[in-house]
Amino acid sequence: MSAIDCLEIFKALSNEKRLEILQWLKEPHRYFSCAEGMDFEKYGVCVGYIQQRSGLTQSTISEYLAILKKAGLVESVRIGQWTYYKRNESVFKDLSRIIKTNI
Amino acid sequence: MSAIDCLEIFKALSNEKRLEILQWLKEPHRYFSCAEGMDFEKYGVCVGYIQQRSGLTQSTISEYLAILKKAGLVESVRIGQWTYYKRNESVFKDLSRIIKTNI
DNA sequence: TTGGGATATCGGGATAAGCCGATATACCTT
DNA sequence: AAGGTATATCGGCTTATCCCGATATCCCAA
Repeated sequence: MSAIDCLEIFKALSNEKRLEILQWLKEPHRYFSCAEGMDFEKYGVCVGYIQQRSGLTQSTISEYLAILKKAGLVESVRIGQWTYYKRNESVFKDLSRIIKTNI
Repeated sequence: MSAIDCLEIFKALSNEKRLEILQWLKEPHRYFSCAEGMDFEKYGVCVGYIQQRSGLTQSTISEYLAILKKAGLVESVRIGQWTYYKRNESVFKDLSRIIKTNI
């Protein structure tokens, strides 16, 4: 059920901007300090903030977040008009272990 | 100096056949049993064996091995007319650790 | 020193990824 | 209901990757 698809994950990680996004989501308060007082831990960061910081267009970022989500690296929740994305840390742990033992 | 380039590694890992090759090189005696008595541990496996098992052309395999090598995932040694490739396990360990702590 | 075998490199056609603008959808406010 | 805001999807252009056949290089044996 939760078997991770390494090939899809590696493809998702094969893009500089997507790697950056994952860094940002790792430390939201550091990279989105503009949004003082946001509770990033709970739901993550909304698409708009990520898009602003990226310098890419809204459509591209939306697509990139979908790629990361499809690979399982992030999860999202919609609240009102906003969609919040945050990392799925367990998948990173699984990937780390699989690389050490199975790749 | 030995800082690994994650983006290049992920790109190298973003191909099904290249992932297979890495599996084969992990257990040469299992996957290249045709070559009884070979000392795979020392130098690795020669390109010809890998090519035969892959079903791809010689040029493609040569290119794929070059991609894996450029990413640091394998190393090679030329002996006579043969080039032997084997895994660079330390890079896999590094990658595993980096994914756990830095990605 | 020439011929043959192993591997690397080159050129190219097919397919996928990068990234955009335009448009659609979904939700919120008034 | 209508307009505004946030996000997703679509169509398309550009660039990179996949994978091949042809050719070059490098090494060995006769």
